[in-house]
Amino acid sequence: MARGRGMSATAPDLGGGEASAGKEPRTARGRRTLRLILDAAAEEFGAKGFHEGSISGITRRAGVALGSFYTYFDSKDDVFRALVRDMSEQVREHVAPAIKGATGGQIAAEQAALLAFIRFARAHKEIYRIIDEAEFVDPESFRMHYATTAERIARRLQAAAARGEVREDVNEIHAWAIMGMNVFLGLRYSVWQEDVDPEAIAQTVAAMLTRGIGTER
Amino acid sequence: MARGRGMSATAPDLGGGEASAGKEPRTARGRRTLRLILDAAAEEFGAKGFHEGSISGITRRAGVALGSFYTYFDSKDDVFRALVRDMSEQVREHVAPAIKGATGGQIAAEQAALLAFIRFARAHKEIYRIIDEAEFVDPESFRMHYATTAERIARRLQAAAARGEVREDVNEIHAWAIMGMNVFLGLRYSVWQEDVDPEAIAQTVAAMLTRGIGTER
DNA sequence: CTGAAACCTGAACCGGGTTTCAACTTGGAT
DNA sequence: ATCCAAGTTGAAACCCGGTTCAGGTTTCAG
Repeated sequence: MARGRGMSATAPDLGGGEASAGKEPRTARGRRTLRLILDAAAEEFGAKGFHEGSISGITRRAGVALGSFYTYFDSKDDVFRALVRDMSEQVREHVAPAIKGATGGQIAAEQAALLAFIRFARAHKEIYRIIDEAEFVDPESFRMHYATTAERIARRLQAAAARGEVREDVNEIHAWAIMGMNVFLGLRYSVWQEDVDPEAIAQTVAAMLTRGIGTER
Repeated sequence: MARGRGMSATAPDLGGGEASAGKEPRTARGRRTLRLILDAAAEEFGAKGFHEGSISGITRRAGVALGSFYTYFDSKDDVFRALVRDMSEQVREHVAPAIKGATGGQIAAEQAALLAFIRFARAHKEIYRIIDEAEFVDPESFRMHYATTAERIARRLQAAAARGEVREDVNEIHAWAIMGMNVFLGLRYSVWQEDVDPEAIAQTVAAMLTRGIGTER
């Protein structure tokens, strides 16, 4: 439930980076246990947050002994770090195809991105707790997550400007503004309350991006 | 440095609500000490976050004994709660006059609001750590802060719509979008790096709100 | 002035969670 | 079949900061 991919014991799911350095599993059994722990950690931290969450809570959810945790991670901070990077990547992986698949100019692409993001957030409300809490537990990853996300938005806006799909003067400020909108709309309409149709939200924002909210021609 | 107001021993600075219930100071000395602790708490939590921050850190910064803390607060959570509410209020108090003073339609007012907010955030970077961390330490206040802020934005947009200053269809979604933009722009250009002129940021956003970023007439 | 209430002090208590570790089990390579 | 590296186990050592409290000091109303 917590992670969309790699629940089966197959699929190495990326080279390394999942466990702490020098603690990568060497057998199938080990990989299975690591996966169990990682999924359980997403549940535990998603439900209780980093500080309220406990290692014993993780291992209990995973159905393994307390000590096994330290076979794969050096510390509590370490799993959390692994988790943040993993979630950040998952968001990107989910939204990217929506952007690629969109037709009708860059603003339509941004609309598709927001729609995909809101849907993803509804299915994975933990991402908010985990990524937000990274600001305190793992500032490095937190910064990286938003910096690279804004960077990607800025790049595609500029490419679109070159194609004449948006104004010439789009820049980093616009990118951060759009990212901020998306994050807060996700918080409000995915995590807090799912009381508005995601399509309507994306539509509203797209209209706002297209022509603003001013009344003059 | 941490709080803009009430550094002097004068000025009761609002009725109560600063200390825990039933622990309000009854003498001038008491009020002075409470103020010392509250300011020190803003520093401590702003610098280290809630969990890394410690009561002894607070009392050390305040220059009072550990036990004195409990003369005014029931627990660590309690100071934090007091702080969050206080910061939330401070933001409002700082931005409100900018909005009131703005001339030239609602979008100009929103521009003034963002400008005031970015400036405030530059002078009080702790607000981000403290309000963001409230999501985990004091969800109630966190929710309240953003819910009421969005509510206020929505209300003034709707009033402006009635005056014909913005489109008729402005709603809660627009309010959350604007709030999200502002928060993230503050994070990026106030807390992370002050590398862009606040006026330029507010101007850019105002232009975006006025006519969007689309190219068509 | 004076006494009681308010306030201050910091050592010690205490609980809870992280991390360690030595003994035990499993699995797959030879 | 055998062996040993990889993996598992959970009790207990360890750490650390929140909270308590009994005794001393300051304030201020009467």
